[in-house]
Amino acid sequence: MRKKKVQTALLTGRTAQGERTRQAILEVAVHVASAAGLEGLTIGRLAAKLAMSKSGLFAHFGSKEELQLATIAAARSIFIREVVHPALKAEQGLSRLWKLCDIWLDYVQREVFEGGCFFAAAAAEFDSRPGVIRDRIAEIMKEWLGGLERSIRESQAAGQLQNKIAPAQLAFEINALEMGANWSFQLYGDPDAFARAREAILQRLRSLSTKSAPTLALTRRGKRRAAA
Amino acid sequence: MRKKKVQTALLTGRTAQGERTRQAILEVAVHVASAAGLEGLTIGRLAAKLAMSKSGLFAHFGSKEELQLATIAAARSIFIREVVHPALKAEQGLSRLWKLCDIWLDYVQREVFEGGCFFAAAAAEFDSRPGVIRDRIAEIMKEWLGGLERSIRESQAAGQLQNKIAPAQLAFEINALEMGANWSFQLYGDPDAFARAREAILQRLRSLSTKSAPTLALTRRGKRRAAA
DNA sequence: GCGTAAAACGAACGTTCGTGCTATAAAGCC
DNA sequence: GGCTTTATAGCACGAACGTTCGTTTTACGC
Repeated sequence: MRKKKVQTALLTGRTAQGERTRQAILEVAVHVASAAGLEGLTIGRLAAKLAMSKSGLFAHFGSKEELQLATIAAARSIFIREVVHPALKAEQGLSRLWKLCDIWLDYVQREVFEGGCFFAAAAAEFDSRPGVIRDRIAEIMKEWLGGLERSIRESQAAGQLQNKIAPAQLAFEINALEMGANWSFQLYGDPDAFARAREAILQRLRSLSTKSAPTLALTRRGKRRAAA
Repeated sequence: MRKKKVQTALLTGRTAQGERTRQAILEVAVHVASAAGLEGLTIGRLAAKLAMSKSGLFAHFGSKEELQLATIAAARSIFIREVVHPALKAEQGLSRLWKLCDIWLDYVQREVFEGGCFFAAAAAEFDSRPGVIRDRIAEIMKEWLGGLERSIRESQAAGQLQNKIAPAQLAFEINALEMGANWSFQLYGDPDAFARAREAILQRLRSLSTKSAPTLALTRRGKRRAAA
């Protein structure tokens, strides 16, 4: 039962070079996984796509599961950078809530990930497979739903949104419409899906807003794309 | 280039016994596929679960793709039996439209398929993989969306639903909310998801119905489950 | 109940999967 | 510049995949 000799990058400190390679791997992994799934993300194919050896790539993670977890973490960072942070620039309340929805749809349409929403794909893939991966995905999706809920509560606290709607209920509806657009776009390549989701969400938000609510409207983004 | 001797069930006529086995295989396949995915549906595991040999099972289909297509066809039959036919018992118009939604949610909640809606799972799995499988899934989903649309148009023609809403738009919204409930139930096991979807759909339908529309309400089904 | 055709089997094929070893090349510190 | 640590490669493994083959068992029409 002797300790094994420390040999891989994984078990030791990291070097600038090692970290660079790792990032390069994850950048590709994230796109492959969003399209082919976290299971379809095979080490061999990933290595080939990066022109490196299986074992060399493997050493950075130590196991497939660790690679998957690292890929999920990388995808989460991208999501935060591309969706969450931009939306936080809108002022708290209904404006921000709408911006969260609007930018999310744009994030799918812009194909930030090749296979649409990374987490929608991963959730569908792992929802029947208990384990660390599934738990992590569920956690991240809860973060997102929680963020929506908070923004809804803030809108209510600001007197811009009626109190009769339960935040969890509205968050569910918004999320469902967003995922519906993602689903429709992935399966049919139908870009109208985004306009439909925007229309549905806008209609719902307007029907629930108060007289002191800001005016919600399609952004340049939404309109330009709807016109196409 | 002589013709091979005819040897497999696939290439020859079928016997009662062969057909029975085939059905038994598909009955299991449909559940495995809904949970593990159409790719996770491996011939070896399926054979083990049925206590038969890989080759014996394989001979019924001739290829994995054929097995997948047969599984999809079997799932479609079950869906029609469990959702479409029951809903057609309601009278045409808004009642039927609501019943379509209600029964669909029930079909997921009753776990007609182990992994939730078979087609939602299959669509997510194959949406980035062009081929026969993907095409067939897309076709079947179009059937369903088309059915919703038709029911919406019938409701409008009967003067029960306002004309200002485009049928495709409402069908999109309903489908999204349903899939959202399925998604939430699969990932979190949260049974409240169904109540939320019912509430959202009911709210939407009521907001769009005319004075001559029938009263829509939660059925025994919906209420009992919401109370739990 | 016999003869034939269908159904099921067991073993093996070539791949690809994830994962170990061991050796070499590169990087980073003193 | 030499030494240690890290990064990558090469090779092999056992398992599982879909598929094929030849054989054996079972079902069914006459």
